[in-house]
Amino acid sequence: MPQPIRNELPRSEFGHPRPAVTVDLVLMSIVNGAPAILLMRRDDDVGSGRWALPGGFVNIDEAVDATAERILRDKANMSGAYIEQLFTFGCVNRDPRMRVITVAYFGLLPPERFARPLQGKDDLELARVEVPWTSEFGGPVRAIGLNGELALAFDHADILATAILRLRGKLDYSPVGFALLPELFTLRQLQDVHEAILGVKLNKPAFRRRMLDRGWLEATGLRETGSSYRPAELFRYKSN
Amino acid sequence: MPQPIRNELPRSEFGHPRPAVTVDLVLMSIVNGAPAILLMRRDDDVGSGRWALPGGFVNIDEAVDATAERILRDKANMSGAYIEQLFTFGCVNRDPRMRVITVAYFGLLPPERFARPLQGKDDLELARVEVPWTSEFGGPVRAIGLNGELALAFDHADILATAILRLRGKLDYSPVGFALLPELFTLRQLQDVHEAILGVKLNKPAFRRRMLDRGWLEATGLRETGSSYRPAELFRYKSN
DNA sequence: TAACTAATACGCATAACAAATATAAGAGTC
DNA sequence: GACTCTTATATTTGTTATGCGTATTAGTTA
Repeated sequence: MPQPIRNELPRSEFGHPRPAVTVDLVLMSIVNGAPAILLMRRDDDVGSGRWALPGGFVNIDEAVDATAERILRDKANMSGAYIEQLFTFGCVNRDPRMRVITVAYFGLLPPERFARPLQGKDDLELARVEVPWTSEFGGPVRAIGLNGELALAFDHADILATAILRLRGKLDYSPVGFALLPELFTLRQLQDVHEAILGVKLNKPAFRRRMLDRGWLEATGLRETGSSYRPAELFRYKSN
Repeated sequence: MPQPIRNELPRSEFGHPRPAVTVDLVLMSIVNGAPAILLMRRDDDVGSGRWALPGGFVNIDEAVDATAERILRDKANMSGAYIEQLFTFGCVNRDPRMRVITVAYFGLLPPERFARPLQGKDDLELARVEVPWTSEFGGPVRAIGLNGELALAFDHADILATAILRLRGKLDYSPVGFALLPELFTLRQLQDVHEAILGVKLNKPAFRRRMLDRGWLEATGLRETGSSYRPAELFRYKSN
């Protein structure tokens, strides 16, 4: 591992100890009509038995955005997620071992992309997020795994709540929601995603009109198959 | 200066050199109908003659939010600003001297609060920000001082553009605009603030109605004085 | 009275909500 | 295979609410 800048570090490196900088990734999807996130079990000295967001240190020669990409690839075994910086958590006692400032990112993927990376890994779990509030101010959230609630490490519950808040705020005026769907999807699927994130039921014709008027949807002419009722039309996300 | 955690730093401290972490502050106001920010002239080895946002290193025992408060107090000689985290800039070559990750904050104050802190300090200037775009994607901005354009150090032009974008986005649905006004203000003053930030003219009755419907305004019954026309009513910001 | 700006009233366009209707497919029955 | 039932998509319609722009009125100074 090269350390090209190490020798040129100014006096402040030794006069002032530096906080460690990490990236934590809120890797989200919609599963069974509810938001879900990827958690890793910690079996180290500190958060033993607790569950944490995938994360890691920022290397000296690595952009923070690149750290987020690396964690997605190496820790979560995934790729191609929509990734966006969320917030930087800089309290003093976040981690009892040392001073750590973490730059939180959130990443969005359609649920079917989680199946393979989780296969055979019992230290990874896609936990349902229970959001008991609808306000714009947030509050604590709970992560529910296959065997009940998962205790979250550090301030990761706060990070999670911040991610939900941000997503709710952006959903209606930005196309982030499409990152949670496969390439082809029906309007009902899109509405399900919105309802799962917002935690409220939406009016169908109004939702349909709003989405079509945004200019984000491209009709494919194709229809869904296998349903025992009138098949819905398949759409594709069209940037611009 | 105490270094309580220094001796307990894990092996990674020596195996992996850490980036430095700073806070940069976009201290904003509205002056003569245009956004303005506080800039400091750099006379060090690097950005000599260039102008930079007030900023500084995050101490090892100091929350990042607290660093922002300290910079407001010690570098900008101000207090009581509305401060909010903006974005973290983590590219590798932001600063040619060393690897620096900066957490940018923006702070808002009414313009009259800048007069005293700037008195007699010729290394501080309240520069007008020229924003040549109206889109939601941004682009370069220019800082205009008393003697023409001020060359900005590092990536501070990007930070500035990000601040403008964020402010534009939040202005209509959050009460941030009130932080740019004195305690008592007229609806015209409030509209001027919005128009300056958004860079567009707004319809007066519609703006008035929107603001009153938000429930943010408390009518005082007082009137402005000194005007040679019908005096406008003075309002106060009412949270909730 | 003139000039100026604050504040309000009116009319129009747009969008949301709710209910009702038409549409397309599969499943079951005879 | 023809018919009906079921289900959810897709569309239509009418009502209500929201929001914007223009026009008008109100209030103060000179």
